[in-house]
Amino acid sequence: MSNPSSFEILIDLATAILRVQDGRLECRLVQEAEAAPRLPFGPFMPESHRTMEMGLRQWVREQVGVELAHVEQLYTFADQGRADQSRNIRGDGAHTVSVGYLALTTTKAGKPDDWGELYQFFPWEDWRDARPPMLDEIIIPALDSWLKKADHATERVRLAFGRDGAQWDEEFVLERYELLYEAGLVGEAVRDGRKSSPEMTAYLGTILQLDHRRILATALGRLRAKLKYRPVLFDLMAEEFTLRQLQATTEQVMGVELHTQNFRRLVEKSKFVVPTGRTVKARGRPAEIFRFRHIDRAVRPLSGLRVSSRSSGRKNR
Amino acid sequence: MSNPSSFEILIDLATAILRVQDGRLECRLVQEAEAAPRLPFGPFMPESHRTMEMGLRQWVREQVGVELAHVEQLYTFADQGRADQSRNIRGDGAHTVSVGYLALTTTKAGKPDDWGELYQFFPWEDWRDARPPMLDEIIIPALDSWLKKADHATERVRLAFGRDGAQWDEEFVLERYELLYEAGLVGEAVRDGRKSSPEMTAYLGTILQLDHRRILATALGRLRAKLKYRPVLFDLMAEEFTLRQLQATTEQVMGVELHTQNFRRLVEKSKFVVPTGRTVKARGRPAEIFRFRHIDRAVRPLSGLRVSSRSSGRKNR
DNA sequence: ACAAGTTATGCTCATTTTGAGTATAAATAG
DNA sequence: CTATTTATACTCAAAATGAGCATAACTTGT
Repeated sequence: MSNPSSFEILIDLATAILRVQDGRLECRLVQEAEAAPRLPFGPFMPESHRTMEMGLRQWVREQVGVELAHVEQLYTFADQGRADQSRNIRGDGAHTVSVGYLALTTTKAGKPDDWGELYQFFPWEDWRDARPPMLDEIIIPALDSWLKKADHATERVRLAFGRDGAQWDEEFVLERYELLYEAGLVGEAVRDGRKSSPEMTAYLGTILQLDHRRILATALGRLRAKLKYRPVLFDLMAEEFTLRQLQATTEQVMGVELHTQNFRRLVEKSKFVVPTGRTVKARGRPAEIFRFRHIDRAVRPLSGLRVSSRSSGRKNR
Repeated sequence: MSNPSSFEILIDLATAILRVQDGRLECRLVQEAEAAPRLPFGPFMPESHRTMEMGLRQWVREQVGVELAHVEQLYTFADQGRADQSRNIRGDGAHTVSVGYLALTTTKAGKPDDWGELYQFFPWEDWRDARPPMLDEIIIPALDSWLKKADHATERVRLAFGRDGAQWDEEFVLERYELLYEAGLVGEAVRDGRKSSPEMTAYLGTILQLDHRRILATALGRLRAKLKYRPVLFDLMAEEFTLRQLQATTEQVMGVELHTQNFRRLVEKSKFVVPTGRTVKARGRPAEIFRFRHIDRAVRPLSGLRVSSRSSGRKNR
């Protein structure tokens, strides 16, 4: 069945490296003159990379030099006609497939420009303060007028954007980005030669090179999902932390505010953290310092944090 | 950063097609003379396949002609030195990367040999009757003697096989298969030129070509995980079914027996099914016939079935 | 026709988990 | 020394879960 006709394939390995710094979820970027920012990436070279993960680690080391904690493969994208034809084709006309990875780190190093706030790429995903007004003011109307021309996506829009009784699911980051791309509401769509939405004056969110924003969307969605069933949070935390810091990190990732007392109860019950006995002092009552329980993962091996949002009035104000 | 040195890459698309027939979880196989069974697969040809999914659909159509319901990309494997060197290298020495897919179907067609019982490949994953005796009689001892020589994997074994207080997690199908491969307990390890475990006389489970059993393990693990939060079950069911059939399908996939009354309560509450009013008659009291609720997905858009196992004494007898 | 066996379905009940507060403790800032 | 801030403790009702017992509605064997 292997039919080796003559085509060439190049595999790009791109990594979304995330951290939380000063209560902000950030992504490691590479800034190049005259171009949009991009993720660290490079080709998979089977001659020198025994696995793709080793390849990506090489590119990360060479391009941004960040120490990676958790690393996880996300998805392999191969649609033709997507993603910045000016950059992803070798001189010889190879087809490019890109494999996206998610990496977490706790590093604090890096110049200010090296790390970009994550929600600049997906402003509609940040519901911490309230449901983002841009949803009702810009996105929904624009999608509606798009659906008028092409209604094949009505159900997908309903599910992804939580319309007509459907719930907003914070994990559907990629689905939402894909729809915005298809509807011509993000900069990449125009760059890739799609017709843009006629009423758009400014496109939504910060553009990235190639399909890197798609990979970033996949990363955020996966991370949000994973948080609920694996203790991956701790790969974003320093060795020692207060419960409020842990909560702030969770809120950053989930894009939602949580009920403090219940979050605390959940974490303490999970047995993932142990108090150090010391406290940290700041504004109000000093908070106790905790650390991740390295020993004795046995008790509750890998269950995650079931995160429940705080449904205060502010949410939909 | 794209450094087009001279290497060639071939991408294989392989699909694990699953169905439940007569209360058995089955996988679509291709039998070839003189060779181990394999999954339907073929190369990704970017000239003619606009996306990888279209490529895989072509190979599935040509090789096995099965109608696919749900299709989902699983993982992209690229380790050198794995998977059957006799088959995955083109004459010109290209490196092969394989992208695995999971597909679900409700078809009943096919000759007996076309579909193989899934658990023949992973007999240690089927806990429906009881904890499989082979675990304590063969696998654990063999892993122990392997760990004696190479203890770097002790923690992985503990987590994957639920030892020393860790819980058996039915989603860790891939992790378990990988460890058995590394320990030389499955046929593929020997085929790929690894040293086999000295005490093994018969290798565990049925061997497949290439890395197809690894893909199948990924498929089962993903399906088990997905069942808990997305209503993917219905892509394995006929249009109409009784609740017992639905439960049997769940049990097949999860490899565990469930508490019938609680399963029923769960399903009814989920609003995914509607009674037809008709009944089916068999041995005892006739069962009501249900169907999947196509309309009104709104109510509870995509939550899944939280499956809870029946912890009767039989489990560990 | 009737008893025994089988399968489906209904219902109860104790426990645990969740969601949403109220109350109190221990600091700092002015 | 009072107001403000943050952390932590505790309560309470509602919902979800795990485990059984009970009953209904059939078929099968005699």
